[in-house]
Amino acid sequence: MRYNQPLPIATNTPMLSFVEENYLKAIYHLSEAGKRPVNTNALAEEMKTAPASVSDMIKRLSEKRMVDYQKYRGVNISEKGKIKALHVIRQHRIWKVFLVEKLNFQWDQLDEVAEQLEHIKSPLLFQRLDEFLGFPKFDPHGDPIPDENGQLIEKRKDPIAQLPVGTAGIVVGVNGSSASFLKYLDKVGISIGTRLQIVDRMEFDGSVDITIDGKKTITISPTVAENILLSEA
Amino acid sequence: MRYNQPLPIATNTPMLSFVEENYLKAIYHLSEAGKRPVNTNALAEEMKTAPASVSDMIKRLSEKRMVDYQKYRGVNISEKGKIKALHVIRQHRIWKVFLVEKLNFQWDQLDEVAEQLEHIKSPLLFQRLDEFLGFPKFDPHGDPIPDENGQLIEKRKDPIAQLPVGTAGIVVGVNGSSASFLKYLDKVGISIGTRLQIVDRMEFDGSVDITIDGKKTITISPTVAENILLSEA
DNA sequence: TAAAATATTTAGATTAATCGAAATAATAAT
DNA sequence: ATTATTATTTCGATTAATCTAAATATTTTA
Ligand SMILES: [Mn+2]
Ligand SMILES: [Mn+2]
Ligand SMILES: [Mn+2]
Ligand SMILES: [Mn+2]
Repeated sequence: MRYNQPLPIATNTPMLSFVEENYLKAIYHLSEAGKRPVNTNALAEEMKTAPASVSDMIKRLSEKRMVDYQKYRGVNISEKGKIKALHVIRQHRIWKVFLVEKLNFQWDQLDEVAEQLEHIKSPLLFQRLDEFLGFPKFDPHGDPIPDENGQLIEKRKDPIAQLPVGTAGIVVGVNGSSASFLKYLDKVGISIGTRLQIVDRMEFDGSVDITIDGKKTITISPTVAENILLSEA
Repeated sequence: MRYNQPLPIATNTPMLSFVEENYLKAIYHLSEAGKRPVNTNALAEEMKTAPASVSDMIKRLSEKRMVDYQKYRGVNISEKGKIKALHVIRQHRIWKVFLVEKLNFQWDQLDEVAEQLEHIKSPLLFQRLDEFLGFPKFDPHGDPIPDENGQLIEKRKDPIAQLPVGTAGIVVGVNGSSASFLKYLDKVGISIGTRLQIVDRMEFDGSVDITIDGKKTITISPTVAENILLSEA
């Protein structure tokens, strides 16, 4: 029985520690998927560590070819690093689906647990979990779940407020997550996956009539329309 | 967003690292629930580390009052340590139930993943998971799951070979877990939870006739009878 | 373009977890 | 009761991850 921490698993991508995985994920996000370099201080703030610690860690990740780095120039995620980051992000989002759909977690309780679960090393576990959840494509916040190869099906998601009358779509997320807003959504019967159609828009204030799942039609305020995200289904 | 490892949670029992949790669990098991002291070398073998590392770790656990320790005298788990160990064991076994019941894991794939999952820090997660699984009392190997307070409902489990003719019971586990044995059980339709009745025993070799779920009756070899564990239902 | 401000890296420590080798204690054998 | 064997601990190192303070580089501003 192997009790201790670092289980060697795959070796094409070297095994990373939890901490390294967290850094990579942060670099991926702060760089907007690798589009721009990330500053030491920005990373330090995101990771809540001292800039000196970030310098050390960046060197380590650079030796492992997870990032490209020239000092004082900021850090860029590498291809290998991106794949690894997307793996962790995939696992993070799959767990979130599980926590919400199966364990009825509130949206604000998700991250603390998903931050831990995302680091479990077991390809089999994630295959099975994915299957158990019906191969979800989006997490409960409407963020897309990368596939096993790190492919992101970036489906656009737009607030109702910005879509023309007549548009139908699936709710894939919300902006913000105040308890009262979520309670409201719950009350009117809207959740992730709900199909909505925009049937009218009041010009004078921007409030919108929507049909929920083809059944009932309600009017939502411009604020609500701004905060419900639809994907063009 | 808190990315990094040691999340401070409850503080009556101090937060332990994964490694410390694994040591405590090993001490608990090797001491047979605290009945006898555990030798340094035995622990080193169980943990697959050098005895020198064990000496170090024992001192650490002793400072945290998780064990009682006098050098050269072996280590005894403390009350606090026992509670902590039972928490980890609870979480380990709950995850195993999940992996088997929900994700269709094979028995031999369980430990590697459960060894990781057992260290997730989130009381809410385990409450919900427990509920989701219907508050199971035994794990897939038939081992009892301690409750939140560390109480173990020790139900006896006996091999078929040691039970009298006429006894009925639930399969709560098996001894060993060779792939071929598990395949055999699968073939004849026996798994955890299956109800068996002992209908006859051949005196000359100890093979046994059993009725499976009140449906079909088969004959099992003395070896098989030795390795299927029943609980008096 | 030189000084000031800001960003980043280096230097030097610390803590957890590990190891091998050497020292020491406990136990078993003669 | 010595001696030999075995078990355990101590010693001194190593690696990952962190920190503070000091040094250095870059960028901004005057
Ligand atoms: Mn350094
Ligand atoms: Mn994380
Ligand atoms: Mn030491
Ligand atoms: Mn473990």
